[in-house]
Formats: sequence, C-alpha cells, structure tokens
Amino acid sequence: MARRYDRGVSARPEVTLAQRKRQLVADELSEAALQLLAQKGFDGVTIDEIAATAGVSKRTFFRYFASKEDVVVQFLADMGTGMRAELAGRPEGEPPSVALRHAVWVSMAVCADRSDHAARALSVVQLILRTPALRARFLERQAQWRDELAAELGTRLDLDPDTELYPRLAAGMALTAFDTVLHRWSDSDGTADPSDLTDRTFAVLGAALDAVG
Amino acid sequence: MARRYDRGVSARPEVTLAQRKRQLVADELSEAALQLLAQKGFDGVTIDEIAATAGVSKRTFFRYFASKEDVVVQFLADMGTGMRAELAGRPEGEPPSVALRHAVWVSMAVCADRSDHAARALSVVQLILRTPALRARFLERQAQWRDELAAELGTRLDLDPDTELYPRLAAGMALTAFDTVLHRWSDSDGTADPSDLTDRTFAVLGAALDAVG
DNA sequence: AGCGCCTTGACACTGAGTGCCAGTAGCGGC
DNA sequence: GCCGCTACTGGCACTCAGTGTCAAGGCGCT
Repeated sequence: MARRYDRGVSARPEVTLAQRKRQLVADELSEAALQLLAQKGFDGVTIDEIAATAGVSKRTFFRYFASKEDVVVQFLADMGTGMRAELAGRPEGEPPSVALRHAVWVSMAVCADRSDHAARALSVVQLILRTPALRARFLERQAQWRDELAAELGTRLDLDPDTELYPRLAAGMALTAFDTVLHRWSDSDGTADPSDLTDRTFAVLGAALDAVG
Repeated sequence: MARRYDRGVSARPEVTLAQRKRQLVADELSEAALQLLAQKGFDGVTIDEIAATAGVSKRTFFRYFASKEDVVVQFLADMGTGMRAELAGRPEGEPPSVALRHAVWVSMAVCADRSDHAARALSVVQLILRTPALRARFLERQAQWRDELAAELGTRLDLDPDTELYPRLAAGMALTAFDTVLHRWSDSDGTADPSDLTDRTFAVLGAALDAVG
C-alpha cells in the first residue's frame, strides 16, 4: 500500500505531495469527527456535518473511512499494531506471560503519557465504551488483534495455532487483560495508572484461575 | 431461541391469545430471516424480503427486532442466560475453573445434540462468524455475558467486581474459552465434539499461561 | 500544449431504521 | 347489543448511512 519513492529530491520526506495532501485530509476528517462525536454523541452527528466541518463532501469522507464507526476505531489502530510488534520483538526464550504483559503495556503507553494526546485518547475510549455500535466494532477489532497475537505466539512457541489450543487462548487472555485495563482506566477518568493496572492484572492472570488473589 | 409451547389443546391458561399470537409472529420472522440469510448471505437479503416471507410488513419486523443483526444474534441469546444460570446453580465451594467449565459446557449443549436444532445452530454460528457486522454484534453480546458472569463470580467468591480484578478476568477467560470452542466447532462443520473441545480448552486454561501444553 | 493519473463534488439510488396516524381485532363493562 | 380501552398492524413519509457513476480539475511528465 504505502510504496516509497526515493525520488524525494528537494523535499525532505520521502513522500510525494499527493500523499501528504491525502494525509492532511484524513487528519482533518479525523479531527473534526472526534471533536464533534465526543461533544454531541455518536447519534447526534451526521456524516454530512463531519464532512462539512472538515471542508469536504460527504462522498469524500467515505473515500477515507469505511463507516462512521471506522473513523473512531481507526484512531486506536496503533494499539493493535504496537501490541503485535512488541510481542514479535521480545526475546526468544521469554515466558509468554512476560512477553504478553509487555505487549499489552506498550499498547497502553499512549494512555500513560500526560499530554493532549492522552487526553484525546481518554475521550475517544470513553466514547467507544459507552456507545454500543462503537463498542461492537472495537471488539471486532480486538478479535482481529487476538488472531494476530495467536499467530505470533504460534511461531514463538512453535505451535500450530490451527491445531493447538494454547496460542489462541493465551492471546485471548492477553486481550481480556487489555480490555479490563482499558475499562478500569476509562472508569477512573484517566486517573488510574495504566502501567500499574497492567501489572496487577497480569499478576492475577499469571497465578491463573484457581488461585484467587 | 425459539421457545416451544406445547401446541396442545386449550391448556396453558397462563398465556393469553394475544401473547401466543405475538410469539407466533416472532417465530415466523425468525424462521424466515434465518432461512434467507443463511441461504443468500447477510447483505443479499433485505428486511422487506424477510418481512414479506413471514407475511408481515417491514414496519412490523422492527417492532419485534431492533435491527437486522438482532434477529440473528437473538437466536443465540439462550446461550448467555444458560451460562449464567448454570454458574449460579453450581455448588458453593466448587473451584471457579470447574464451575466455569460447566457453565460453558451447558451453553454449548445446544450444539451437541444431534437434531435439526443443532444443524440450524451450526448454520447460524457459521453465518455469524463469517459476517463482520454479525460478528461484531455477537462479540458485544459476549461482553455483556462476561459482565454478568463477573457479577455472579463476585457474589460466589465474595469479591467486589468493581474493585477486584479477578472476577472480570476469570469471566473473560471463560468467554475466551467459549469463543474458541465455538470457532473450532464451526470450522469443523459440527463434526468436532463440543464437550471434548470444552474439556481440552479448560485443561489448558487451568494449567494457565506459562505451562505450555 | 498535450496526455495520464489521482482526487474531488455532485447527483441519484438502495436500504436501514423511525415517527406518525388511521384502521382493526380482542376484551372488558354497561 | 353498544361503548370504550388496549394492543397490534400496515402504510406513508422521512432521515441518514453508504455506494455507483460521471464530469471536472489539479499535478506531473514529455
């Protein structure tokens, strides 16, 4: 998809003008959408309104985002890719519980730093968690991450994810942890420490089902 | 799922004529929808078509089901209620892993019996799992079940689900198990034994994260 | 200037989902 | 019988999400 042209002559970045333009429109749309949706609720805003605010037509909106839900969920896409990348980068012999804990922790890192970006992440997460349509789409995205994590675990442990049960279950547990941490963080309005929550969650998971703690 | 009333006679004075009529329409709609959707795909059928097949108007369809997704997902609602009921009915001192395993097993029981009903369940599950919009809604429903299971676990273990992490995590693990079993069963076209799958899944979960196997 | 390539806006269209209203069938009470 | 009361229904009009199509315009290249 993102093909790089080394023709980047005078301009510093290796991207063409058209690509940067496209990114600009995408950012503008995302900005407008998140702002309006957080303010007026998911059903209180139309696509026409979002597009108009961003200065484009409704038709153009759908050239950048597949649906109204997509523009919101897309905002958190980094979490998934970051999670998988971190897992893939973990040392080979590391036990799954540790590797997965780091993977979850990294994807929560966006929420941890004290910046505008974190504040925006909080409002987006809260919007998602209290809007059924968005929560559904977000869960679907998580299911996708789970499959990717399972695949990664499969190669790490040399287990076939289609035959063995462990990779998918372990990935599912990690995602359960992630989801729980996200909920707690959201409910605390961002005051809870994601890092601490993650550690405590994996402390329970590591000890597993029968050891209540 | 379709509630069966003894279509016998003038017994059942508890239920008025109007109520049975209403149930009849709901069954007819559900029947028509499942039939058509499984045959032509989720996007290949319109609500008008479903309603016409059931002999009612489109407007009436939406008086029985909230959305096109709802008519499908509703069909599996029993699984959730059954799961919670089984957990609530388990002996008091039983360890969570055993109680949860039974809860999951009970909700899979519908798939286990060799009848028309099981065949229908299979086609519905397969339809859901390969239709993104349905999968999303189904996952949302599962999230709801997880909250209920967590609440039930909280009372069983005398832990506050809003403070302690364990109930929600354990419920999440059970749902992960459920989802995995359902996927495997669906992928095997119903040839795999749900009971066996459940046992093997919980064998892994009980041993927990770091014990590969 | 000329030719592609990509992006855009405008228009028309389908289909989901909702609000509203008039008609009607069942179930009382009188 | 007749009169409400309630619940269910179909039809209509409407909003809005999402898609196909087409003509037009900017930009790079020769």
